[in-house]
Amino acid sequence: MEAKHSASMEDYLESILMLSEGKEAVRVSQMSKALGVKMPSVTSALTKLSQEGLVEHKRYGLVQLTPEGERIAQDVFHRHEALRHFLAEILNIDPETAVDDACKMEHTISPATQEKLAKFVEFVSQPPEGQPRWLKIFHHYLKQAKLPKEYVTRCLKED
Amino acid sequence: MEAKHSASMEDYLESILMLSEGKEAVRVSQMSKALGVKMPSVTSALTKLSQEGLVEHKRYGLVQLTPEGERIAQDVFHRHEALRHFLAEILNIDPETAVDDACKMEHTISPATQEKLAKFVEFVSQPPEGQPRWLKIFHHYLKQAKLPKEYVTRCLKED
DNA sequence: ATAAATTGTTAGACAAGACTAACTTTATCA
DNA sequence: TGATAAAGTTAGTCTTGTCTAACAATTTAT
Repeated sequence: MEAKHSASMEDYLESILMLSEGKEAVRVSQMSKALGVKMPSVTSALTKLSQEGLVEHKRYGLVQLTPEGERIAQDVFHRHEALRHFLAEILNIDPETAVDDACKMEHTISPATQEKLAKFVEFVSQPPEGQPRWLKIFHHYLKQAKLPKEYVTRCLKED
Repeated sequence: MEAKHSASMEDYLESILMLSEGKEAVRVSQMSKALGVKMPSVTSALTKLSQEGLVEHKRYGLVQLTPEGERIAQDVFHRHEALRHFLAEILNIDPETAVDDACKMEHTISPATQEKLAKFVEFVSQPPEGQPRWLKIFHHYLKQAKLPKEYVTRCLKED
């Protein structure tokens, strides 16, 4: 039941989802621009996805996800977001690189990893206000390559 | 100067590095088995890598990395290890899945991400003995989906 | 309402990377 | 030492996914 789809096909599905936010209509030209591929590549992908029942698309017409296609697109997007949040908020990677990396990694991450990554982000955002203390210390460590002395002594005491 | 290599070619290089641990010789058949591809695929890859000056290989002979090839293989391996450690030791993913995921992700991770991931692992292993307290709490959270009350109150106090 | 511009499709080429089948070289061993 | 097995290569096919060039439909604007 769960056919695996290529990174490329996942990208096409995801882009339809992204482009149809708000709007009812998605055009081949929009997808072409968004994905950085030429229109014939989009047409060809849509033909394939259409045969697999993942998109609705008639010649010269609009593009739409089927329920199954949307399910898959959402799944890709969730992987993307789990990664992006982790990279940006925890590893402190600049937002643009975080998005780029997430776009590449979103196709290879396993369900187990996705789930735990999401929980990790959740865990980090859980505390009442702002970032937990240890994360601030880590971000300091990223810049200084050494730990504040107080952290070390505190660990000695508590761990 | 820095030609980018495909995931596939990176895998061939990495496998040579792994298989030559200790041994002086790497055989086509070993690579074939290690990578799960047939021998003609290995031969074909070696021809390409040979032309790029990344491996030493004469017909029916042994396979060896050139200095440049080794540099690249090491780089791939470091990405692999940064990911594997993070997945296994921080996200608490089972070792086998961690390796599988690392193998897939190692080809798409950016230098910035690799570096920060490695620092994160380093940061976590830094404290004198064992895992930091917050990591233990996170691992507990993974199982329970809720935080121990003491963690919350402590955060309120300290953050 | 029709000419021009835009959008989309078709057809065909190409590159990467895998495979099978057939052949060649090297190694083994009786 | 020569027969056979194992290892490696070559040639050719296939799939995926991209592209360009040429054509067709649709939209826009005069």
